[in-house]
Amino acid sequence: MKSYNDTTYAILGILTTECNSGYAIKQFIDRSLNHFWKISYGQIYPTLKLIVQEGLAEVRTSSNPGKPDRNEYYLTSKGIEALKSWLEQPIEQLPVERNEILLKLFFGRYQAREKTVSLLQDYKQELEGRFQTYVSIEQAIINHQDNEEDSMYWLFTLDYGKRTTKAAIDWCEVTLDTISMEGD
Amino acid sequence: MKSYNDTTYAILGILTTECNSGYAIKQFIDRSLNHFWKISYGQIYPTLKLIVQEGLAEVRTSSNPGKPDRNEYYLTSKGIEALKSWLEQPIEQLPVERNEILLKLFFGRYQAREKTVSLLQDYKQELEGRFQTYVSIEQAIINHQDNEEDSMYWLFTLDYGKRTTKAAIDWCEVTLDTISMEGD
DNA sequence: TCTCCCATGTAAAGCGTTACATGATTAA
DNA sequence: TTAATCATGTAACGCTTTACATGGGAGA
Repeated sequence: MKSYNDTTYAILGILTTECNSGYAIKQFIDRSLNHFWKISYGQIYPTLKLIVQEGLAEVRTSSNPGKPDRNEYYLTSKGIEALKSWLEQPIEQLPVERNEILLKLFFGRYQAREKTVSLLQDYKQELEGRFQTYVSIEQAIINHQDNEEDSMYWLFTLDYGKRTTKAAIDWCEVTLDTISMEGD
Repeated sequence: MKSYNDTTYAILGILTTECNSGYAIKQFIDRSLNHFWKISYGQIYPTLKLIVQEGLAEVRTSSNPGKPDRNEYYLTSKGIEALKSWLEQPIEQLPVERNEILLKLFFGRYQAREKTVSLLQDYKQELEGRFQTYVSIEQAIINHQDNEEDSMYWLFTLDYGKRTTKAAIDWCEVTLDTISMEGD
């Protein structure tokens, strides 16, 4: 079976939900999987075109009074098969997650101690904000359980975000302490 | 001051160490900062060319008997200033870390439970391997403290890797447990 | 002899973001 | 009237990987 990039599979996956237009897909991403995957319109529309070309979905244009026309996409059986076969493939290798903070910290000796400290403090604050975002999304999912079947999996991804973010926050604290002690 | 991409600053940073050729830079990256930043030759050589063009480094060709010629790069004061000014700039925004596992898990309801389980088990195993790699590098740094000034910062980055990886491993365990219980 | 290490580089292709272009409706 | 929301799309640019090209020396 022909293979595509992950972004294409992400869109195929979203097309299994009620989101079936480019615009709706973008909204879904920004609300639900923005914490581990984001896609811009510059990718969405060309990818939808590709998906139709490849016979993975069919497009129908719907007109709503008072609203612009929208192109609605519906997965074909071939599209569902493509999604399922991708889901089953094991991950080949853990990707390297680029981290600009670590890159700067790595060369920390070329910087005044207090600059490094404020770098880490800023980072910690950003992480705390991110953690709160995760908590909010989690609550939103728990509160209205429209889609019970999906919600367990969605909560798993949020738990991942919370745990790794928490670990990073802890690391900030420990590192800040260590730097301060060394400085004395 | 003119600004460049992070890869350029990473190379400027490495040029502060004894690594001063394209080949040596690549080795350094693969050994030392591969866990949060990687660069291919396809980037290194063109970037070195740019760095010289911009007057951030000077190049000298050295001939060693029995070895191919190597181009050695030395930072100019302008290069050091560029590095330092980049170090001081605060991070603008936390980037979204793409995670293929989470993307697959998000659409987990379209997959048999046992497939999801083995996906997570594979992932956990990869994470454990990664954790061990971090421990090994950490030991190597602690054992030969050639560069005491740098080593503290290098250990910080490894600690980050260990903590976040540990958090991800814990998450795998909890998630695997939850899935098994739900299945009964 | 063959493989590994040293060493430098280029070209093509893929992926992704950003900025731009268009235009209707609705609510403040 | 002004901003926000709905809605689709393209073009240019930037970053990165991969594959390719070259070639000498050392050790098994």
